[in-house]
Amino acid sequence: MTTQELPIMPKTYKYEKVAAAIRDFIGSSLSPFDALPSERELMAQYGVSRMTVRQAIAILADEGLVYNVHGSGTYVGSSDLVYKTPKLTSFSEDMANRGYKATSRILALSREHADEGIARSLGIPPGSECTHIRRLRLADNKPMAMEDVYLPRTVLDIEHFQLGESLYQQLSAGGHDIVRADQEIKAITLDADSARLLDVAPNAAALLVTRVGSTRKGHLIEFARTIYRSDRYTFQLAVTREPEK
Amino acid sequence: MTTQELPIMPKTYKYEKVAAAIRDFIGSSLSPFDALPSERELMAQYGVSRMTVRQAIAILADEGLVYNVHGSGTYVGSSDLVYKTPKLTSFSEDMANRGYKATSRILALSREHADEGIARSLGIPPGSECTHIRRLRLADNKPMAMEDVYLPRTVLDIEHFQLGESLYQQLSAGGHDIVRADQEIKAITLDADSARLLDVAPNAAALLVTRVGSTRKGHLIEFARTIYRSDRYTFQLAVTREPEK
DNA sequence: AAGTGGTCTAGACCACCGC
DNA sequence: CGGTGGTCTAGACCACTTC
Repeated sequence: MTTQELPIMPKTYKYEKVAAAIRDFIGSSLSPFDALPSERELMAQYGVSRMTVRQAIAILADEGLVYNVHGSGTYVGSSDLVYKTPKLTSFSEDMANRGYKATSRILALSREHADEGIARSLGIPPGSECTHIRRLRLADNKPMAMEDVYLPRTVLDIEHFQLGESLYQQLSAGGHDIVRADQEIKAITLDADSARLLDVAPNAAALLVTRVGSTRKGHLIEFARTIYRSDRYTFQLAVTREPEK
Repeated sequence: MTTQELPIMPKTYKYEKVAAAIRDFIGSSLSPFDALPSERELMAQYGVSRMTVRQAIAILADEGLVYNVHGSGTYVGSSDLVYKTPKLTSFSEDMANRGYKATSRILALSREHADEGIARSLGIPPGSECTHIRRLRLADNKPMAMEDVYLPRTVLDIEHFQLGESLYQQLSAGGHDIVRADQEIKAITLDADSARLLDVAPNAAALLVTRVGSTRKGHLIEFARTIYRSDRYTFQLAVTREPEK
């Protein structure tokens, strides 16, 4: 018997189907600023309850495809910008979204003791054993970023690390799903070594992204520092105003 | 008769009260990883329906205070990191959050014709008349950022701009509420002029944030470029993994 | 099997917009 | 004023976790 790779249907809910149907309807029949049918009409149209309609619309509103106006209606949003909230993605996914093909070169792989900063970030005692992975990240075979990742040895030991496979997939397989991360973005000036590795002029500016990844339960299991070439990489995000309280 | 400044109660809904009550309960009686009472229990406890409880919990989950596990329960999140999704805020608010007192110095205020890039970003014809505001942003009386803002003249004319007041408030008063913005963050090397203005060494690295602000309906009405001192300013955001489809 | 959160229904009333 | 989205109820069943 072979182990199948998730051949089963992932189960789609009504509100997902309704959201998809509305999305299609908008794409085929509506333009920006056009009003959608009212929620009551959509109920009848798709044969579902109002809450299901609202759940579907909430998905589309979250994407920025539509927007609600309280006493007035739901309207198609301006399609100029797809509303992108940044998501936690692997380097490969990120590059694919940007139209690049991602590859990596491992520069170092070692077992180390956590220094003060890493220990504090991960909430572990200083000196704890960690797995350290340093990789050069390439996009279309040209340097894009340099990344240092530190993981508690208890989470992933150096001996179990598979060079070819995605780190996040390996963590997931080990029961350590990283579902969220806190990032700090700053601008730095590259030192000579980093500049050479990234194939840019020394003293060039670069983006330094420091990331602490955590599990669903809030366990901090990944500390990463990634230096991106500023001539090839920019960080994009959409922000919204906090509704008035 | 004097015009009152919103003296009226903003109306609080049940789910807000329940959310506040649960938040207090967590603060006073629970620790990270502790389970909350089940939704059924909370219904009885606060005398509301299940949907209201769920709406309240959704707020707290959005803040990162709690997290849900499907067949298991709702738990208090690890409090190490307050879960901060970046919100669209004014410079003053942003600085206040960081513990600084914000001030500004207007460096230039003029009526200009939109160049190619600005016109494309705002979706207006090149050459359209724009109001241009250049400000030096100070935190605790020391330079923090330099900002250029461009607005279509139809949105805000230079003659109506009040120097002392918040730009966003003025726009809001004119019926042009900016409720969301798309930002691009990159690292740059400062030129001599900017470095002098920001009081840092020439060729220092800095964060360049380009922002396009839009109204609820998707009208693009603000183009801004802000250069932040990298030694004083970092950008923080939390990201989550896209749920599996 | 029991208990949890996730989905869904069929209603009701409230707050807001536009005429 | 009628129509809209926003809140809320009192149920039901489904999917999942835990034992």
